[in-house]
Amino acid sequence: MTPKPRPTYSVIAKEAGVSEATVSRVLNGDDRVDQERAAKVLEVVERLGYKKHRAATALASGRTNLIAVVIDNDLSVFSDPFWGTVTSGISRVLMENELQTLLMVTSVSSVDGPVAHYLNTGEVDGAIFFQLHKDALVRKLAKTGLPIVITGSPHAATDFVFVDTDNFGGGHAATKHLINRGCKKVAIIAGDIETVAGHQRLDGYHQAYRELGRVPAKTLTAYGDYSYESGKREMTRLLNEQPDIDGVFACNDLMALGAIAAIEERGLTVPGDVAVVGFDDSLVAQTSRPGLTSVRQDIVALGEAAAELMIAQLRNEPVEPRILPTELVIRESA
Amino acid sequence: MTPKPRPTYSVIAKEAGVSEATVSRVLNGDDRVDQERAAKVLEVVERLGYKKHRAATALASGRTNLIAVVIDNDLSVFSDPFWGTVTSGISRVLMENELQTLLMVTSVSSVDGPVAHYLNTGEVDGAIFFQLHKDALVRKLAKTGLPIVITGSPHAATDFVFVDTDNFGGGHAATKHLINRGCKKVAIIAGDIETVAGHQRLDGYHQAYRELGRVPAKTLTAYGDYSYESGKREMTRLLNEQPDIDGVFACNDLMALGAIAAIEERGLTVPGDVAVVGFDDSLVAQTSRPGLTSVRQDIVALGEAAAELMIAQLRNEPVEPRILPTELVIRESA
DNA sequence: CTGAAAGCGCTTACAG
DNA sequence: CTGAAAGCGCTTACAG
Repeated sequence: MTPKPRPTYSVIAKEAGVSEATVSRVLNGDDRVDQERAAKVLEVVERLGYKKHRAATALASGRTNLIAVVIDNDLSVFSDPFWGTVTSGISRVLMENELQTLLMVTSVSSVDGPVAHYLNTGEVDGAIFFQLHKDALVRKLAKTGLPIVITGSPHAATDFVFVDTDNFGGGHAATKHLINRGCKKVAIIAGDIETVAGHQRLDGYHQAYRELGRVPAKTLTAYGDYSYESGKREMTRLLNEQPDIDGVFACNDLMALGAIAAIEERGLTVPGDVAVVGFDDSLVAQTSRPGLTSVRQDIVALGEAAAELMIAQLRNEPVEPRILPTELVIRESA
Repeated sequence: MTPKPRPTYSVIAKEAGVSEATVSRVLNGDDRVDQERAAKVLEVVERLGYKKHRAATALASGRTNLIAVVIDNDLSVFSDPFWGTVTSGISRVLMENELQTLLMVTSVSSVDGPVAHYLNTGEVDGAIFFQLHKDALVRKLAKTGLPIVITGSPHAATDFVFVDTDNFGGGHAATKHLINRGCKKVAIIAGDIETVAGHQRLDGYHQAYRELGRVPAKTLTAYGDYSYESGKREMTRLLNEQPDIDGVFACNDLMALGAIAAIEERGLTVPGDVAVVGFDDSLVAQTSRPGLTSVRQDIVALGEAAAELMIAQLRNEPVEPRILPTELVIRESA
């Protein structure tokens, strides 16, 4: 009923007829070990199904093989599938590289909280953060030399390593698509402009207009909060004020569905009277009727990229921020 | 630029004028320490912001304070928000209890794979599994005495500790609701009957009929695979064969939406001609039109319960499986 | 290329 | 109630 005692170096060393130091060298890929003895050690290791004891290794080496994935409680962790999806991508890649994922769902706000302390003191080899409303903690950690990757673009210009979706390109493509299909007056329902992602999607919208030598009227920009209700509310308002709007780019799918509801309630049709494009290509985009044309981001790839950048840092390889491309998925709504 | 050196027992002991053994006792809540000396130690610990070194603690004590959350790669980890939501609930509760979450997204199929070995050798204090198509690995681990919690009911009658949603009750409530609103012929689009959850929802449907002293015709039971397409396909078939069906319980929201699409394509209305109830109360249920009446399960609570059962086991407290209640959320579709 | 030995930072009998 | 000491299972200069 008790766990079978696991073998240790002392056992391996004895069986292989070498010292524990040699076992250690073999297992750590130190090349100055005699081929034959190394082979013998590996044979024993294999036969006994030996795996290093994590705590002992960590204590002796100072490396933990643990990467923290820090998710802010304030984020919509509980409702938004995004975080879970990214995290599973991260975890899979880390595991493939003998690293493990320590998941921390907690408040990131305080610079001196338990998480701060925890990450600050060599308990993990690196930390991957989601988003960054307040980056004081991350700044502080970065100063200690802890390898860090941000998922989502950091606020200002920084030298943080980050991965993000090409929000600008996505916003641009969405708007361009509406213009190309003949829309004369394209509105946007922006999300939280305080976030980099929200801002970039709006910028993409502007850029698409700019390429036509035009500037969209300020009144064509509405501000929602990524909820269905806000999309519906803002679309209703937009149409009240400007009934000739014939296209709208909503900065996420939920707002897009809200917008469609508002449009149809008014007796107008989608895409006949008003074409609608969303962002995320989430499940709701695929199952709504009319099917929602939406900007797809590869969320799993985002997690994988984050893990890869972390691994590169641990290897002291040069790392560049990574912006992943989006893809416009065309359905019925535009 | 390097992490500031963290204090150790030796520092604390010196500052507090006691031995390291005493520091250890104080920090581990050993009550046979002089009040004043204990207070002094705690003061120093507080002042220095001291936290125990995880690896050292683990190596010396044999306890890791790490709980593995094992998610099978085969599961729809990447598309289904369910797992991420449960996991964040687990993680939060564990953190509040000084435990940490080691996330393992991997293949659980092999009894001898790396995960098996890993969990088998004292690297974690416990493991929380999701679902259980093949429970050979879990059985083996349980034999070693590793505390285990299953999220989702295990296949057969076992003594595994598990938490699950009341799938039977949910299926019963959904069907009952359809009957109560006057439906004469209620069909069911079941999900994967191989899973306990799928089977229980179907059982709940039967029970609701049984309470009326009736037995639903076999032909009223269709089998989908939880996808939108399967819901649409099966609903179309059901209506072809039995045009007088006036109610349907789809065992998840996606199939329910598919069913609605099939019904409307036929020129019928929801709920006028056919009332529809789904299961999950997911985002798509809230944003679809007509709004989908659906059985809500509290997914965060599921994670929290799993964590609580794990903690109880670690404390050697008696634990009972936990079945969480569902709630029927009524919208337009039924 | 190899081994003996010290050390990583805790915990825990043991003796008092 | 308290401390000295051994030990957890590895890694890593150091000396050869």
